[in-house]
Amino acid sequence: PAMGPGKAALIEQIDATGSISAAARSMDMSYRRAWQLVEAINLSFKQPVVVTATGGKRGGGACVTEFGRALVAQFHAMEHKASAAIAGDIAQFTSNLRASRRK
Amino acid sequence: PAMGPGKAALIEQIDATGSISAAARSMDMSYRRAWQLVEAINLSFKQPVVVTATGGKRGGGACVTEFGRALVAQFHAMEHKASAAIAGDIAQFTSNLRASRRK
DNA sequence: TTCCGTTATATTTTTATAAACATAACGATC
DNA sequence: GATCGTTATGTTTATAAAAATATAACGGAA
Repeated sequence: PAMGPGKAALIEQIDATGSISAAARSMDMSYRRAWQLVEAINLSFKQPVVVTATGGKRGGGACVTEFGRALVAQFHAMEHKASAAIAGDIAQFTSNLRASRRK
Repeated sequence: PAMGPGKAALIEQIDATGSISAAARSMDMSYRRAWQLVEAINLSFKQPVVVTATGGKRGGGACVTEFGRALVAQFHAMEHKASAAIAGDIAQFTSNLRASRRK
């Protein structure tokens, strides 16, 4: 899928740190994986979500576009709306689940 | 996860056909996989969702419990509620997606 | 021109998941 | 007790996803 909790968190970390590699480190993720996720994200949407630069004083970096920020905000809004809409059902559903060993 | 669209559909087919193997055939799924899903489902919940019988005139079969039926119904209700709650966002979100080759 | 931290990409290895194949056990019926 | 379609389980193979490893390229700055 084009967006999910993991991708949203990655974008947020890129926004906070200014680079894909720093975001990856902060999430204990390989740079390669983070970069591939960024590529997939950018290919998924009509407009760029993360823009990158190579070389330079600090080696380069990455920025989240305003479009990207809006996208992540909307994703979280959807998470909350969906979660709220079924909170009652989830509570009852969960009460029927067996206590399981290993998450 | 304990429940999802695939598991819900499998339970419904078991209910409709009366056996795991017939349900698997109707879904173009291997019997082994279907059986493993049923096992996982039953282990996930405090009460049985599918009860089975071996041997006998027609070789045996499987039945969905009332609890299982209620579970599937609730799952579909949650699907609809969550979907309705974010339908507007989804429409806008989708409009930002690039037209992609391959599903 | 050498250094640095970053982006970008290729290649290999490992791991996990799914599929495929095979077979045993069950129990009513005949 | 032979037959039948099903449940139940073991074993192997194939496929895909993830991880690990390696290296090139970039472009400011010292």
